[in-house]
Amino acid sequence: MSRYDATSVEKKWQDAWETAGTFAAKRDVSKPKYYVLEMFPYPSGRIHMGHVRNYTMGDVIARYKLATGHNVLHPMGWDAFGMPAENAAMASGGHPKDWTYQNIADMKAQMKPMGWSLDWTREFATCDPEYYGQQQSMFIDFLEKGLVYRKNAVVNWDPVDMTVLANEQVIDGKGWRSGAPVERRELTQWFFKISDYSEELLEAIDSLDNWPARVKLMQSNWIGKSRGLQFAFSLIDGPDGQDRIEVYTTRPDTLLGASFIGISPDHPLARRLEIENPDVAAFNDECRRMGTSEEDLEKAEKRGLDTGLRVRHPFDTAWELPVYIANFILMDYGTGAIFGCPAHDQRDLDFARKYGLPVIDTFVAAENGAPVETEAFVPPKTDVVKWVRGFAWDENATGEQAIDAAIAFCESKGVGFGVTKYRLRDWGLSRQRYWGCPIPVVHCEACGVVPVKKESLPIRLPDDVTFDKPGNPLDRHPTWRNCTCPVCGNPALRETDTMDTFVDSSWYYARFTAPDAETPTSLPDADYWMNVDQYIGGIEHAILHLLYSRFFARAMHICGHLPEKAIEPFDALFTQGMVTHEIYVTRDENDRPVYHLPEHVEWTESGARLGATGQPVEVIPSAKMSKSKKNVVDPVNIIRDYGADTARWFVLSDSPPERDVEWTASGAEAAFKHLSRIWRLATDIAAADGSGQGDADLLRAMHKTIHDVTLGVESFGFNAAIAKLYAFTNTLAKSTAGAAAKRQAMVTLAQLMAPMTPHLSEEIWALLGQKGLIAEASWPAADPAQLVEDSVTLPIQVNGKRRSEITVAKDMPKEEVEKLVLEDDAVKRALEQGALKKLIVVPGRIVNVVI
RNA sequence: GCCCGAGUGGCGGAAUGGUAGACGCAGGGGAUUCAAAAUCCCCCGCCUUCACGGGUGUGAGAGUUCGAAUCUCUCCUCGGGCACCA
Repeated sequence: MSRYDATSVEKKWQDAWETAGTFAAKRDVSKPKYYVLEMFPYPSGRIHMGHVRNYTMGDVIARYKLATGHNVLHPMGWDAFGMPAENAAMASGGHPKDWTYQNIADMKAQMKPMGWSLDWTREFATCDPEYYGQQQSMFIDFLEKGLVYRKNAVVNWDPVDMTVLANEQVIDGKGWRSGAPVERRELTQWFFKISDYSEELLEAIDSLDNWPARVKLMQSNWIGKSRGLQFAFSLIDGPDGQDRIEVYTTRPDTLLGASFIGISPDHPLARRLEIENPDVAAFNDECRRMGTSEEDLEKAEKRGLDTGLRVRHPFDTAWELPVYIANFILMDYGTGAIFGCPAHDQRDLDFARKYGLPVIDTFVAAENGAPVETEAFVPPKTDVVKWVRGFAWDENATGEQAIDAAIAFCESKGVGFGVTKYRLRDWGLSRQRYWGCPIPVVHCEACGVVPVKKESLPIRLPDDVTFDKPGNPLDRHPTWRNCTCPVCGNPALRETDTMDTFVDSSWYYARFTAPDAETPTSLPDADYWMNVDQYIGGIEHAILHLLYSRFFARAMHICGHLPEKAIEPFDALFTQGMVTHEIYVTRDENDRPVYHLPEHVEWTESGARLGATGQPVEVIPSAKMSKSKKNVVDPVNIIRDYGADTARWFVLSDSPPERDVEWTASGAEAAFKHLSRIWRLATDIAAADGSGQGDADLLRAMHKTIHDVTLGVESFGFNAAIAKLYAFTNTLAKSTAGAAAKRQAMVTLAQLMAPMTPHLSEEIWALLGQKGLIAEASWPAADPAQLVEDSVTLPIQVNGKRRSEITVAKDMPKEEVEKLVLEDDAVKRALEQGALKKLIVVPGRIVNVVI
């Protein structure tokens, strides 16, 4: 018996596929096309189990589609711009470009042995000038179409390092390197007008039939359409004659429960007041020291400052309300000002209690309604409530009815107007960093902000930069920054902001259809290959990446780079669960966390310790594997010890694909043993001859397995499909059938396993004398006649509890089943305890005797 | 804080209104072996029973149903996202 040597076998078949060009995609209108895409990786330098899981799932689909007669496109590339490359350059010298391309080479070398059916001829990295030059070209197109503009926006500013920080780099309000308290600073930045498409992006969600419902729900909520009332409070004695504060509210029905006005610290009025009021200036300063993320604002203690200003209530001009500056109000949403109704909003209630403001009920529960004390009364808008301070509707009405009536009433009185607003904000794409796609504009004193000419693209990143000083090296680059104006030819300054890396990943799927085109896309290729038939990636991209891609595809269509059918670029989406792992952490002298790789941690009787120093390690429960937390596991070791097929089989078998999987070492050994067993079984069968008993049973089981596995693969039930393959392997191993039947069963088993364990399957295919490559063979078909069972076992329940069972012909009429059931001993015994109330027979399923 | 998910034996999980625990891991027993490894066979939720069987059981609590892991509501725990991590 020959031993299965994964390393040499796998290399052999990978070479065979490459020689045959099995996975190089070419346009071919004679076959249905199938574009399968997994989210491309960031080139960290090492592949991890998350990649293995993601790309193996896509590979199963790609190989299955190839076997079912499709022309498959299955490309791979690199999401190669981003902060880690600059961080590496700062930490250890070197250049982001060298670091990135070296990582790509390293990672590709780790990916190749996995045997994924990728078309490497289409590979590109987003940091290739050929790619980002086309992106710059599209930026100029977008500019012409009015899809890009500039406005002020706040960033996290590290006053010691004099640099802009990402949210991730702000830890407890302090810069991650300097430890200095972070400030909010306003900069002029570039934005995509995604908000113009709020309604369209929202409506089109309905057409995404093959997207997970939860992703669609998350996107809907993110876009956040709301109907409300916009109106103004008149301001008493405002500065510079300012006489009104514009407010947007989704609950105009609670207008008579207002007790204060809140404005954002960034509101123009707040900014005006801080000029001469030191208290306001101090308070605003403090607010500006908070992080810029919504999470930071929402989690922070709700605080406010009474400006001393008062406004009049629109329905009662004698009623004056105080104006507070409040730290939880976003300038970016609505008008940057709200009215607070403490009785019906918990945040407003907390605020009112803290500052001694009145709590005015506008409605109470329809039955036993009591005034609000410590908890705001916030029933669903569809509940009928009893109105105690309503206007323009009945005493008993739902929130929805009251809101509609309030808007109509206010409009009729000339107090504001109904408006629809969206939570979705424009996409800020400016980054004050080097390692990104340069924004192709120049700043000219005479001509203003002007795009560069397309013939001078790509605007390449200069190579001669250093990272010994914080901040953006482009800002201080002597020759790169200075240029001439493309309009007037006078000296001008290049834009030094680069693009958000989400821009890079918002159109790579389109570029894969023609990676060498002289324009961003080639329409005949885009038309043939688009849309992506199956997109696969992590749930963590449910909102931003996918929403930005949907917007970008529309913008590309407007500029003629994609056909109209591609404005929703992903026909089907599958969000795989993440691979998680425990996190190991110690603290440095400043009590900041220091993370450690699992391979550096040892388990002793007294707990987890660092292998090198014996220092105790705090173990944090499993979370998403991430480079920054170092809770990553290296699949290269599994490939080395067991081979790629084992790694592939293992990541597919252990968990349902949409769910998180915690990485464990034990499964790998089991997968390897099973594949070895199949190889032994195949060699035994190859050597056997003669006839036996039970051929029909074996073939029946085989057809059932074809059916189940096909269904499993098509519905992303990979773990369930693998369980069926285990079961069929057991059946085959125990079968006493003749050699011919066993060979047929073994060949079929190899084919059904081929999308998952392609190398082993090729080896078995060849061993059993099949012609050509299994990768190019047609998927086996289940014979429907073999799937029909002639008899069925029905469980018999008594009052919902299983008590017995009967085996009957599949098509036995209900009446006969009932007769048999009543003769059953367990049923007879039960009937002695009480009279028969009901007899439920679900044909082919179950019988329930109700007593 | 807000939005979205998930929770089933010792462990990963199966079952999407119809026999809860398929399949795998770990564990126990046996065969083979001088012995071991490897391999093969059997057992395996918990309580109770010599056994047959009975009771109980899908994070907690309620509800709908002849029947609920599955549907509804409330709560708890864990995870993802929150616009400059990718």
